[in-house]
Amino acid sequence: MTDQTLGAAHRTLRDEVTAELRRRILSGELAQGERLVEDRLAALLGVSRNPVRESIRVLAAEGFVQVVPRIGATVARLSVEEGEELFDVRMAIEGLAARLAARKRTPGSADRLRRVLESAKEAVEQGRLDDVADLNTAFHLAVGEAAGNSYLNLMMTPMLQRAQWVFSQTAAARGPHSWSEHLSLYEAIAAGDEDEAQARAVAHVAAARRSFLSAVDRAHDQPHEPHDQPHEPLDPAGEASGPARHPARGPVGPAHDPAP
Amino acid sequence: MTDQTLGAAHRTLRDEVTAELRRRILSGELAQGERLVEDRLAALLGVSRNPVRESIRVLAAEGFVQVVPRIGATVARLSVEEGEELFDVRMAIEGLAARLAARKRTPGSADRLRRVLESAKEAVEQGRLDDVADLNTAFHLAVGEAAGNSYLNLMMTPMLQRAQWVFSQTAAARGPHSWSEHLSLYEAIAAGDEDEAQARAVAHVAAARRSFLSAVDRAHDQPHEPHDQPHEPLDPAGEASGPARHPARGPVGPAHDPAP
DNA sequence: CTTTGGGACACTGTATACAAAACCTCACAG
DNA sequence: CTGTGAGGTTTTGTATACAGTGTCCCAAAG
Repeated sequence: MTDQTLGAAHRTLRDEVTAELRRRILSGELAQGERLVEDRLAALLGVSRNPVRESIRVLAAEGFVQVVPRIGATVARLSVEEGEELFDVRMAIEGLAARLAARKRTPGSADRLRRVLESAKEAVEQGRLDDVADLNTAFHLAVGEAAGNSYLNLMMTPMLQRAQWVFSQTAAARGPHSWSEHLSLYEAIAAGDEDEAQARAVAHVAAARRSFLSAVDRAHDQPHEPHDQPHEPLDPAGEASGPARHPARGPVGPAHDPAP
Repeated sequence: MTDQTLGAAHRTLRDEVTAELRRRILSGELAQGERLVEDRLAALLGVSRNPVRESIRVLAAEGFVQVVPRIGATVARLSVEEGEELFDVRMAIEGLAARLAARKRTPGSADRLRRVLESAKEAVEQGRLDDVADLNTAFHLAVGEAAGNSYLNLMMTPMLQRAQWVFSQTAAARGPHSWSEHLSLYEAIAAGDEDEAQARAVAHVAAARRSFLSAVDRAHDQPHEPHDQPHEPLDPAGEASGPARHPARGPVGPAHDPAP
């Protein structure tokens, strides 16, 4: 229910803006901590402020944006700790999803899983990396749908998008392991083996966690004292945070062109 | 992060409206499936449409409201199936929360849990039923906070509110069992016994599920053939759904006074 | 009596306008 | 040189206005 539009009968500006902002956050075009000025976004996307404001509320509820009243909205910051925390939640949720998917499997749901897997395989072979990431998320989401639990799905969609964000922000790639793990999870689900499905889903997420952690370690293998800082930022490019004492109200003058 | 206002430094109308609408939904003042007409709500609460609209987006992301573009927003409907589904998710999430709370317990977090328990005990003894429900939710939420996982908490807040909604809509009360189960969960957490804490949290939710199911059965112990209807409504009062073929656009004339 | 078409109404989607708060700059005093 | 306060600008919060779409009612034809 990502865009709150069920039938997608009519595509509203707010839904398009929400999707676009989310895309830019996931892709890193909008960096962590970056200020989201309503006027600027509205002008940038060619709409008025209202759709932008409503989008920001949705993204805040999903955890991609942080809103402070009277101050403004910023792209959320991902600390290493928060990145790691997500994996605990994923193991619980996706383990449940896999178990239920195995329990309630139908020919239709199994088909859909297989189709996503095949699309992902194609994308891997053709080297379309962005699509691989999207299809990875799509597979996990398809497991959630196969579980046939509407509230579970309501939670999983933003959770998986956040997971994708964590990975893209870490430059942590998951190589070919991910593929075979997906395949084996699919097989357990298709076989209706609940315990095995849950175990494989949990193992898969645990493996993803290891990839994440090693990517983080690799990133800053500076002398790293056992980090005293309560929240170590998880950033792809050098943060660029100049003086700016608050959430970062941008420079007043030019107001655009963040990197000369 | 329920109201997206972290420090609550400034209380915006949108936050107040969100809280008020959520309260009315949980209390049943706004019934399942009831139309949420922006103009009417705005007039009712003495604000303009904008805060109302933004609130509706937030409540939709939390799953309390369903939005169909160009048609309008309605209070979500809770089928018995959806009510039951929630318990599966809760067992996974709250089991994890209890485990983490036990692992990361501190004197401070244990204190807070105990304080909530004592407040709840008082409320029970004084027969303040609404407060009991709120404090019940507060205890579960406090376990989540003790777990020290920010994303887990982001999910738990709406989840627990939804759980409270399910119970209030079912007239399913949990009696004194709930209290002792909370106490025993607290003890496992305070003792730092992860396995036991998780087990007790899961058992507690499972017990809640049984209360829910028996309340549902009790409610309509009509001859109930093994319900063929895909979604059996979960409603407190008789649904009142007259003809109205769509989400229920109210009578055009008087425009208020839903129940003559 | 049922069905179909037109017109009126209600509501949402979007844009614009105004008020208030917060921030930044800069000057001035210590 | 550093702290502090006033003024102006930016930006959010809220309200109002307008356009388009969907729905309902009712009349007229079959």
